[in-house]
Amino acid sequence: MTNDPDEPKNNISDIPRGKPYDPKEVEEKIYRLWEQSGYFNPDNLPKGNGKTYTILIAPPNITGSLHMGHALENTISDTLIRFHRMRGYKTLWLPGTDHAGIATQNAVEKELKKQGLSRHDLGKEEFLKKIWEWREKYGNIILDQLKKLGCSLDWSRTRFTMDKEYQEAVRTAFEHYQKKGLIYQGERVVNWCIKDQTALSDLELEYAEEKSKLWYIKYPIAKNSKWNKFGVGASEIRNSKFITVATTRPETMLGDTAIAVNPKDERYKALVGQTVILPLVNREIPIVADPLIEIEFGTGAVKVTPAHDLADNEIAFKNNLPILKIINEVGKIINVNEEFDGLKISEARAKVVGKLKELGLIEKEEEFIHNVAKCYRCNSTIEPLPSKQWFLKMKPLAEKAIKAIENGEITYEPERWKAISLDWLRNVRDWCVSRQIWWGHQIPIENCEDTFDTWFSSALWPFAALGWPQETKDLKNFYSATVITSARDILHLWISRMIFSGLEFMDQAPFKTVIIHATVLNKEGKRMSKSLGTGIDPLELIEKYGADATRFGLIYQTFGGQDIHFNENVLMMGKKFANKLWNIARFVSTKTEGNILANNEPDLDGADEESLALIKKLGETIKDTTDNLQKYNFGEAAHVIYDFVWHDFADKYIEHSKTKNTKDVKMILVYALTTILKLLHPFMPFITETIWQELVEKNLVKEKILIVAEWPNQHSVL
RNA sequence: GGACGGUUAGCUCAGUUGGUUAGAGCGUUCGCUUGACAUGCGAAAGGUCACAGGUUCAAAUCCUGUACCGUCCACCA
Repeated sequence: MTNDPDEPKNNISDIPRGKPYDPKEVEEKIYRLWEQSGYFNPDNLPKGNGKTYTILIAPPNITGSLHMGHALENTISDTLIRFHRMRGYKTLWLPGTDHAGIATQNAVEKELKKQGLSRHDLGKEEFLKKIWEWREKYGNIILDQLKKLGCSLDWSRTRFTMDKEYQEAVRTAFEHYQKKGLIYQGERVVNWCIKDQTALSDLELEYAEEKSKLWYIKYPIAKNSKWNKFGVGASEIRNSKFITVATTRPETMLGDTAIAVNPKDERYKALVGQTVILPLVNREIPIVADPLIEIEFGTGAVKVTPAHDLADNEIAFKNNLPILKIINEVGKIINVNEEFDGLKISEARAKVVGKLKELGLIEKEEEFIHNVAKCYRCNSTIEPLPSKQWFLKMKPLAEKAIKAIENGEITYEPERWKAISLDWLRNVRDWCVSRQIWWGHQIPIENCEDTFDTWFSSALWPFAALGWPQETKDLKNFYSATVITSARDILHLWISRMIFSGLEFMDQAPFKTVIIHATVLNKEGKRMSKSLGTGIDPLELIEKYGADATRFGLIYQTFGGQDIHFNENVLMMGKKFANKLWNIARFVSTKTEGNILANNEPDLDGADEESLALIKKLGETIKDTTDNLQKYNFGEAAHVIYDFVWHDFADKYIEHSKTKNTKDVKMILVYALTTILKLLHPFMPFITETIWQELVEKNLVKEKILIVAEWPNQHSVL
């Protein structure tokens, strides 16, 4: 360098540089190489240790596209599958998609709507044909997206939860339950979605806070009133005594069959057993006592509408009250009188409030924030109403699941989800398994038009996907799975139901370990939501940073299910790391070209201090990576390798190697690099395989493909 | 209402059973064509570990309480 100020300073851009690693050039090619190798299919794997290792995928909905949750979940699964494949297990990760009843029906209906058609215009048969067409066209998009992520799924075994064999599984399962007397039909208050025209289970609801009003309504007490069943005029009202109730849904008073108060409530003790006249309809209904009623809330007295409220229904059951259905399946008033019948719920509410006001029976109105149940698919307000549905008795099934979880047959990772699962199973209610939608498995009962809850078929996935009820080889070899990775929001909806189903039909839990992974939140700590536009598309990230960097970035942040505040910086780190590795490989292969026998372990006799230190550290890294992966400490494992590669190998040893040209040093360089590629392969499969293939060409390694190369053993270097 | 998780550098997060000067990546500042890498190399600044008590020779770590953020369960009329 010169100090002459006139001498132009070297500009960085003038310096010839190596081309950075470009994932786009290699990822597709490498994925094809793997597919051609056949090693995604366990039947083609080398003999190995003779053990099998199965992971269950959560079959994505055919309506879906990959989101960050999928990306994390499947990265974790693929990391485990690749790790075990290299360790000599016959690994099976079976792909599939879920028919997703309501979601798919809605998606196709939406498309029809664009042409001004409804599903009723087409009729059931035509409509179902349309859905199948739609499924052919779009149903595999999400699986292709998993390929982009590098997931090593056995595509030859791909299943769909509505394919023929699967329908047989569903039928067999139902008939089994029926034979055991666990199926019954009942007229029960169910969660009814007026838009989708179907019943929903408790788990299919979401609650949203809505601003509403709390109306205080005065009901005249019969004994102390001039009221009678013919109604009253203004003078009678003045002379009456009342009991006041608070409600957010005044229109449901048309279906009231009682007033309830807490038995300990001194204010109302004398009134229990008396009757009131229900205004507007002038029915006489009793005042009953029930401990469910909170003394503090509202007036402490509650109107009881057993047909349209689950809690009220319980009170009615205990007190033998009649159940009067006044709202029908399309959300209109029925069974009241000419004045109200046929009105929509909102119209009825306005009319009831108006008339009560005229009569002077509204004591007051308060602003009130109310938690309203919504359909988890279409977000319409749920209307509880009595309906004939099919139920599965849960108690005997839940008991089996509870036992298996309690005795450790199934473990949870992190462990805290165990208690949460047990809690749900211990308090579970019977499962309403019938739905009134068209797209789904038919309930195999004569003249029954109903379909099954999608989760009924999903619950059978761990064995139905392997061919059950046929006694297939796959079922024998690959049931049950070692691991399932899942988001926590389907812990009960899916995981718990798979557990009791597996125990019931296979006499064995469907998996050993449940990994509940982090929820990927946005930077503000809020849930990513497609509808709110706050989601990040993982495919865009793959495009920008490469699949390896995306995977590594996600895994690098995965510590014990702790939620991830997603930050793109981490992916940049992953991308830089990939580039670093690329350059390390370039350096090593240039330096050692033609000099090294393939795959030889270095001879450490007479090795220098730096070499010994590196080899020692490498041994520790192998051990720590292996241990951490076995304990599902994904983040730690990624950190361990990252630190070794960058700071021990590149910063120290490669720099050291520049001062020495001995054969020993060269052998150690190759040995360390190949070991690193193996350790890193489950995390960053594309770049490691790409480099590996170059080493194969240069005759620096013996094993022809990294995906089934042997996982390094720390003892060989210690 | 019940349960659980979190709070550590400007940002996103590690910190295993309590034990020297609490770490990483990104960002910031300074220097750098160094045998692969400027997506790099070398250095530096930056922390009352949410708060208040307690246990201990010793606390980010264990205990109690408080505050705030978040999740799940229950659905309160």
